[in-house]
Amino acid sequence: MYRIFLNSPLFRGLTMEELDELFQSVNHQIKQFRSGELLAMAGEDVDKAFLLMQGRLQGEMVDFSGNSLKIEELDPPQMVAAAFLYGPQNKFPVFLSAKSDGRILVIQKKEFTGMLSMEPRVMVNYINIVSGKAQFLSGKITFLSLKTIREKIAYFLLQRMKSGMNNTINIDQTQTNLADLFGVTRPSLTRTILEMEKQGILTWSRESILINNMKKLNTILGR
Amino acid sequence: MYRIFLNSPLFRGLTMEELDELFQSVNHQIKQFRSGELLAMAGEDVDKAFLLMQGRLQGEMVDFSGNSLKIEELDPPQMVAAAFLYGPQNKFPVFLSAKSDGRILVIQKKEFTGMLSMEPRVMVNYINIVSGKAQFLSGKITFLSLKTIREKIAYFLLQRMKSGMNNTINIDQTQTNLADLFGVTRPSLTRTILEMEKQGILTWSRESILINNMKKLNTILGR
DNA sequence: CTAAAATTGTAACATTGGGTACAATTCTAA
DNA sequence: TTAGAATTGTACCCAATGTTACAATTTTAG
Repeated sequence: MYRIFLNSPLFRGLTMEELDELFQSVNHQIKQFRSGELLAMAGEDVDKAFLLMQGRLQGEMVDFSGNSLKIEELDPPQMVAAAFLYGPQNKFPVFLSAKSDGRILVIQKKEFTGMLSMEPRVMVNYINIVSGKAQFLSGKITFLSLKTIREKIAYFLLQRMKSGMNNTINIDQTQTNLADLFGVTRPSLTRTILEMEKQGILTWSRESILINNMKKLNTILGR
Repeated sequence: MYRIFLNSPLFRGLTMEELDELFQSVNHQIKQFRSGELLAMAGEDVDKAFLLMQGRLQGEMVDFSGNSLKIEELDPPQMVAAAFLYGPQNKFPVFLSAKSDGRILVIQKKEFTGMLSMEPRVMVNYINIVSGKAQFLSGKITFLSLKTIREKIAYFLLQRMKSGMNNTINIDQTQTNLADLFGVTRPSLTRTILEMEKQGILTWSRESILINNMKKLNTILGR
């Protein structure tokens, strides 16, 4: 029954027995939902913890200016809106709807708090989750702060190179995808890539990118 | 001694006695620092909790592209890098240095974790802090996602109006300040404001802004 | 192998905003 | 009150990117 949570971010480290025991002492309910159902509206209070057990959810952030309403998908055994259960403005940041049938485990905030103080491992896990969100967003902001397309390319490539020792980067993204990720138009991205090629900074082929002049690439980011 | 923490975000809700008691059972040290001292480097592991007791710290994020290294200041009784003590990449995101003499309370992560599970109120407080950071960053991202200056102005004004019922917004910011906040140049901001005035959307005087056409203002954000 | 689809290359033009410089206005302190 | 400082208005030019449209190339499916 709760097996799905066995190695979930929130319960990692607990054995199956401990998990069962935990759920015996924590009030909760399991709710079924149908594909297409609207589970929560943006702005609605978050006073329950939602743990997805089965099915797929989708959060839509109506990101003004019409063009890009961001969609985030959620699969089991993820927790929904983890960073919005506590904190000064605990309201849903997105419209949450179901992409398929499924079921979700619901725990009242008070009970959830009790569970955290009862089981330190879960507490640490939860703090790790929320911290992770903050860190992710922090990185996102760094990226969003980059102003030119050149900078975004440079940052993206340098990130990808951290691990690999040689100066070839494998991506399985099309330029179209990348443009989308960067929030720029595809022709603009292509234009900039070609410029950088002309300047001898890199060679961009379909599957991989070869950095020819690391120094110049770094200079773009002012380092 | 620990009086400074009495109503701090982390310890709010505890009495002076409880606070004293808590610190008796939690290993910690108090470290003095001198003005100018470098307390932590960006990238360094965070394996201790730092609680500022006295003095002022400053975090500098070397925000590439040279021009804008962001500075965040920290005053007692704030916690340092709260969202980076846990989570997948617990490294300092900034260079941390002292702007004045002062002292800071240091708790090893392990001890800190113990304290959280020992005292549920502190645990909830800490989770509130980290969640708050995530929420703040999330809002920041929404703002950073706005592309044009018009959009930023519209968003800014609509935010400020939520509370007030009439269509006048008081700001005590100069355009110079605002331009800085928006990350745009001052003449560009002024230019856009004047455009919006010409289009009958608003009237911008030194102390306050009058919205003349709410509908148009909303349209800018695509709603 | 081949036609359709996807991806990438390219170009002309429009729009937005930065850089800079200076003028006009308003505020502030002596 | 008045000079200097701060703020706001304005103009010109330029760089970066978006918009649109279409061509060239590569991949994929049948």
